Amino acid sequence: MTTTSTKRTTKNSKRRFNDDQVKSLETTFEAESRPELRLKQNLANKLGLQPRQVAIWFQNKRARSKSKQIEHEYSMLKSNYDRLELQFEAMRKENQNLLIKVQRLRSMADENNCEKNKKQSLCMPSCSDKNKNFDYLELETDVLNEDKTVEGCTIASPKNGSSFDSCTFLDNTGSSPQWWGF
DNA sequence: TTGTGTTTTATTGCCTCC
DNA sequence: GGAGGCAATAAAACACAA
Repeated sequence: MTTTSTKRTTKNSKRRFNDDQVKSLETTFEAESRPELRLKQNLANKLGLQPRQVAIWFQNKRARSKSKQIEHEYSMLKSNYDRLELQFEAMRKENQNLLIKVQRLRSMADENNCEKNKKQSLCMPSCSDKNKNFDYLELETDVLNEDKTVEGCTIASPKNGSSFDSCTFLDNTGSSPQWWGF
């Protein structure tokens, strides 16, 4: 085994650990990421390194490991977010289509009612007639037009504008910085 | 070969724990 | 107060395209 770190050829020279050293350090790290002093000293003796070097290697390794873990967690969260975003968009479109259907049915019913009233010499329906015939439609559209609050996020209905999401978490318009864009 | 980006080793300064 | 950990950073070593 070639020891690269114990002899310094020039001032502040830095040598990478050889494959055997790294392999041994990696193996130990897998078993114990924060080894106690005695283990680090034994490892240093075995590998021909200074205990300080071994300690620093574990410190750096923990930092690298943590950063990789964060990267992994980020990609998981991102894919979950993307999936939810697609689901949300599909539901939003479905909701829009249903609202359009409700509007059409309502218009048809209005026309139908008008025809009936024409036969009775009254083009405009009376309030009582209207209530009698369309209560169910109004109830349905009221339900659809209500603003929804889901986990603190207001889902605005079309009557209040075209935006369905007032929550910045779901804002993907590009006008606000993406939370993952670091 | 060289410029540039990435990885690895090492240092520094601060914080926490005993 | 000393030991050890962590974050930030420096700097050497390495990889690689042009």
